[in-house]
Amino acid sequence: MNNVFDKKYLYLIVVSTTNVLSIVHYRIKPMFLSGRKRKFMTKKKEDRRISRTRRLMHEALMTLIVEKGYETITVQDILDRADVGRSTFYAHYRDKDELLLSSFELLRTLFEQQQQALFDSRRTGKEPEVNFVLELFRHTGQHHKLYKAIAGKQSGEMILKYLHRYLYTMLIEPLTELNRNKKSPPVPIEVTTHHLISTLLSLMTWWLDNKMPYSAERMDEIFRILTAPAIEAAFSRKMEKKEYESIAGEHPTGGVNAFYSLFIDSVCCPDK
Amino acid sequence: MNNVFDKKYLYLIVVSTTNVLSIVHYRIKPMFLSGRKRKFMTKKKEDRRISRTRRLMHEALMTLIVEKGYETITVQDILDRADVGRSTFYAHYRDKDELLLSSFELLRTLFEQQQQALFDSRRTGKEPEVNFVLELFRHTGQHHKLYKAIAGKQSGEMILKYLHRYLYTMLIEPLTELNRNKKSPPVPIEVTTHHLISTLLSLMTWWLDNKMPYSAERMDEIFRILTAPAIEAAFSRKMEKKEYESIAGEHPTGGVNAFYSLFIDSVCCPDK
DNA sequence: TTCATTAATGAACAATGTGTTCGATAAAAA
DNA sequence: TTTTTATCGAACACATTGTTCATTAATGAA
Repeated sequence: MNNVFDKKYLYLIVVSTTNVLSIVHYRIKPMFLSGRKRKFMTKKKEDRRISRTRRLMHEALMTLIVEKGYETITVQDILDRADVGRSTFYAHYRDKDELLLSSFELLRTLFEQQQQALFDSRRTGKEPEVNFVLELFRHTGQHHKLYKAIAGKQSGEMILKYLHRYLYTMLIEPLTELNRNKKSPPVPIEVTTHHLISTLLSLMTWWLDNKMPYSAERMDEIFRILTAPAIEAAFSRKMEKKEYESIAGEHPTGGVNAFYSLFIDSVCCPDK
Repeated sequence: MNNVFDKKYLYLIVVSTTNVLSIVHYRIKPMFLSGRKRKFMTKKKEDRRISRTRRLMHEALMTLIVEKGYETITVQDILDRADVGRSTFYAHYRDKDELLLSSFELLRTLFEQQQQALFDSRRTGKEPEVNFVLELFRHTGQHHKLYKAIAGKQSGEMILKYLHRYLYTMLIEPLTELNRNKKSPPVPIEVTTHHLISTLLSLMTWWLDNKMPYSAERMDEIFRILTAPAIEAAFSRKMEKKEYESIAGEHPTGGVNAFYSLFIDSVCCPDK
């Protein structure tokens, strides 16, 4: 704590041979900070001002996304809405994208915690039945304004990519695991995984961009019809409907709707 | 022709009560031009300078896309490469995007002509067998540099959307037609069409982004395995392989590789 | 409460990019 | 040749980004 190299500010004392000329309070540029601290300081509580500022900017971004779409938002918009100084913004995030990703990182952490809790609870209680695709469509329908803003036509490529990557890393491992003891599938597992996620996201954006002409239940059904063969391909055999459902509802995908729940309900939904 | 309202320039004669003070050669702003002309002037040959300038800018854009990706290109880059004045650029296109789309519009016209020729030739000769998906993958593989630049990870969302829209309008009509006399399919035909195209494009980008680990033939096979059920769904019944192929190779999709041929070979390929 | 440390402020600044304007010049078409 | 049109190019206004730094205020630890 008293290590000089952990300080973020220092005093420069300017002297001549006879006098102290001045004392300057100087902020050390972040690039010169060691940075090792972060690992050991997870438990140290954050400065109130920091969390307050970050929360304000986060909220501002979310409401602005709904209002005018991510792409057209300028940093200045965020500053005005959050009522935060320009230099403050850049003290926290390199740019607009980093702010957005930071929000998602936050949510990911929350989601993983929730998922862990769910996973733990299964060991004692009975298995919860969750059809995550259906729940995802339902939730999207209920909060289509925000979803459309972040995943619709004119915005959100970045978020879609992020989601894609995220779902991929979540799915690839268990799917590979399930496939381990079987003969090599007709379609490589990575391709199947990629395809499943692409299909889900493309159905979702189609739905949003076309004013949601079908119910969430119907969309879920459509998803099943269109992807059943991909899943067959992944597992080298036909699957009974029940079996498919058990996979779709299983860990770790089962909690993805929880991810969206967190995103929508507790963090940023302005039309509620 | 002698209609004053067709002129693009006019002379302003500035006078006082006693003198002619000056004569100004004034260019009428495009927004005030009637614009009706275009329809009737398709046959009128274009000013050499116009086609030359457009060609230069078009070529500049294409080589730059390969070099550094669409997103990072500035208008100035294009001007430098094409050796064209700034105001000239804006006299032709509103912005960078419009230039890009204009290239595609141009290609679409060429493609449609070629398609028409192909269609006509069928009436007399025998049916050509074309598997457009396979040809597409092959061509992509051969010219992956350009394809990756325009459709890969870090760029080309816009082009993918354009391609999507384009393929959609090409496919939706014949697919609907094929479905007319059958009972209503389990999946709406618009959704199926959208899904087929999404799958093709997402497989394509995956392939490009992952250094093309499989052969074009394999990718074509994968595409079939993954989408066979979607096509089943569209036609409410199982399809024999032969039947599927005949649809995939049929008008109007059969010529899509020609579209890519034109794009790659005759217009813009710098690494050839 | 005190005080060392740290965060926020805000105005100024450089840098980059966009799209427009207009007089002058050159090229094309009639 | 004459009329019409396209190009040039430099200047301009404007928007946006990201940085800098002296000043002020908040925070938390002792």
